[in-house]
Amino acid sequence: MKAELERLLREALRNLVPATLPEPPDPSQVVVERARDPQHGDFASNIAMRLAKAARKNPRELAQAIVQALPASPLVARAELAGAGFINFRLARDAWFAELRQVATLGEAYGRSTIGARRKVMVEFVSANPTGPMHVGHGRGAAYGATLSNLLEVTGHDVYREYYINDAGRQIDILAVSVYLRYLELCGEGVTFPSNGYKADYILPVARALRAARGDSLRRPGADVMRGAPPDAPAGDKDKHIDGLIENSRRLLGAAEFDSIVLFGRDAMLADIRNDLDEFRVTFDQWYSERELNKSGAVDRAIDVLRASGHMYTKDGAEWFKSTDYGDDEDRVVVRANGEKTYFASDIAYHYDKRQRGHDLLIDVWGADHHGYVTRVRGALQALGSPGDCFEVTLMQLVSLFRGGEKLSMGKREGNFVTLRDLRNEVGNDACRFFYLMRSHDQALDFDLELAKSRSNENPVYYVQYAHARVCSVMKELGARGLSYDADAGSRSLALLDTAYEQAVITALSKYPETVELAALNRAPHALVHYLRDLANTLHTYYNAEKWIVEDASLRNARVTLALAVQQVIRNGLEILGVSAPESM
RNA sequence: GCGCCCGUAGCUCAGUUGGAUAGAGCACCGGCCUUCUAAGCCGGUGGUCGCAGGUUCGACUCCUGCCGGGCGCGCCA
Repeated sequence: MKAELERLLREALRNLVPATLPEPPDPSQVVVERARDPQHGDFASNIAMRLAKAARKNPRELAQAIVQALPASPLVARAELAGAGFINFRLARDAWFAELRQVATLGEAYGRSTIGARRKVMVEFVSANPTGPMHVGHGRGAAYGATLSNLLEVTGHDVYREYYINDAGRQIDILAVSVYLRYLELCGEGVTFPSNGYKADYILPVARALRAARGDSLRRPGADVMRGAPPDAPAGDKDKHIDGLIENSRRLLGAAEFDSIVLFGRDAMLADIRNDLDEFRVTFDQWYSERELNKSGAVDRAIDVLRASGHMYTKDGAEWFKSTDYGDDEDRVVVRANGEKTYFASDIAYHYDKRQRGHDLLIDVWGADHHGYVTRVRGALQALGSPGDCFEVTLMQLVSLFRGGEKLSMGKREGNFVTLRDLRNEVGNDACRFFYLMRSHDQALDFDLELAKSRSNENPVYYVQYAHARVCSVMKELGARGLSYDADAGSRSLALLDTAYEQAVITALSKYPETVELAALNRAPHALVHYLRDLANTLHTYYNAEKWIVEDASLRNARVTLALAVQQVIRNGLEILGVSAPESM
C-alpha cells in the first residue's frame, strides 16, 4: 500500500515538471507515512513542505498542485491538502480488502519483498572464543544476528551467515595448557594450576576425554612442565607464568602434539557451542577458522597488499598500518617487533577475504566493548580497495540479569556467571529469544528472569503466542460445532467487515510489510517485536468485542478470514524472530 | 583526557530517520467470564522528553556546550 502511494506521488511530481517544479525530486525523498491521527486519513506525505523551498512556492500551494496532479487510482478514495502543507490520503474501502486477500493468497510469503535486490550480505555474529561455554551476552548477539539475517532474507537479500572461530593465538594456547594440566593430574602428575588458566568445571570433562582418547601417551613429568616458568601472580607476572607453561608443554610434547591438544580442546568447546546454538535455533552457513586463515597464507598476502600500496610503515621494529588515514586516533601494529602478527592482522585478512568471496555488504555483530575496532577494520578494508560503507558493525550493549529485582553479578571470576544454556533452560527458548529482541541493540538490556519465566499475563511472549493459539482454538471450535469455513466465500464477503474493530485489525495487518522492511533496513529486529505485540492487541480486542462464530455464514466466513490472516502474519513474524507459534496454550 | 552508547511516565522501554495533540508494557485504581481459552478486554491516574543555547515553517529527533550513567582506549585475543 505504502509503496503504491509513493509511486502515485512520484508520478504526480513528474507531471508538475517543469511548470511548477524545476525537476523531479530524489525518489528517496518521496515518502508517505502512516497518519498518526485517524482524522488525518490513513497515510500522509510531507513532500510539499520538503520541496517548497527549492520550488520557491509556499507549501500549501505546492501541496494543492500535487493533489491535483495525482493520477486516479482505485487505491485512493480521497487525497487532500491539510495543515501546513501535508497531503493526506484516505484509502478506498476495497483497498483494505484487497490487502487482506493478499495475506490469504500469499500466506507465508506475505511481507516478503525484493528491496534487497539479491545483494550479497554476510552477517558475521556470535564468533565467541572457543575457550568455554557461551554466556548470556553471546546469547543476545546470537538472537540478534539470527533475526537480522532472517529479516534481510525476507527482504530479498542474499544472506550468508558466518561464525568466525578465534582458534589462533594465545587464548587458545591457554585453553590447551589448561586441558593439558588437568590431563596430567588425571595421570597422577603433580602440577599447580596457573591463576589465569581456565579452571572452570567444563575443562575437566575435556581432559578426561583427552585421556580416554590418548591414554597416557601425552604424559610428561609434571615437574618438567612447571620447571623454569616464571612465578605466578601475585609475586610474578601471571601472563609470563602461563606463557612459560605453554612453552614448556610445546617443547616437551613437540609442536605437533601440542597442536593436537589445541585442536582437541577447540573442537570440544566448539561442539558445545554449536549444540547450544542449534538448540537456540541459530545456524550458520559456515564456521570459519582463523587458524585455517593463517595457514592458507591469506594473512601474509593481505599484509603484502597493504605494504605494496604504501599503507604500512616500520617503527620501533614493528610494522604499523596507517589507520589514521581513515579516521583512527592512532596507527595500529600489524606485525610485532618479535615478528608475530597481531590479532588485527587476522582481522584484516579475514574481512578482506569476505570481500573476495563476493559479499557486497559485511555486517558484523560485536559486543559494544569492541567499538574501538570498527574504524581500523573499515580503514583496512578501504586501504585494500573496498568502499567504506561496505562494512557495518552493530554493537550489542550489555545484558544484565535480574532475579526478583536483584541484579545478578556475572563475573567469571566469582564463578557464578550464567551460561546461555542455563538461561535457556530456565526461561525456555521462546522467552529467551523474545526478551533478547525486545530492546534496541544499542540499549543495555535488563533481562528479568522472573518475568520471562512467568506464565502470566505480565509476560509479553505469551501475549503474542496466545493470539496465534486463540485463532487455532476458534477453528477447532468451529469444527466442534459442525460448522464449515469457506475461504473463497469469505474472500467474497469481506465487505461485511465494517466495524471499527475490524478496520483496526485490517489496518494493523497492512503494516506488516512496512514493518519488516523498516526493521531490516534499520537493523532493528525490536521493531518487529513491538509490531507483533500491537497486532496481537488488536486481535484480542476484536475477539472480546465481537463473536466470530455467528449464525450468518457470510459474516462468519468473512470474520474467520480476518482472524486467519492475523494468525498468518503472527506466524510469519514469529518465524523471523525464531519464536514458535503454538497451536494451543 | 579521548572515543562510542544511553538519559522520555514510579519501573522497563518505543517513538515511522525533522512532522500535526509524545506512546506501550508493568505497577497502581476501577470495571468485564452461565459466552469461540480471563495467558484476554475496557476505562482511569501518571510527562518541564537530563540541562542550556542554536539551526527552521516545525526539534524527543539535527548541531554545540555542560550534567549524570555504562563501555572502551595493549607490540592481548
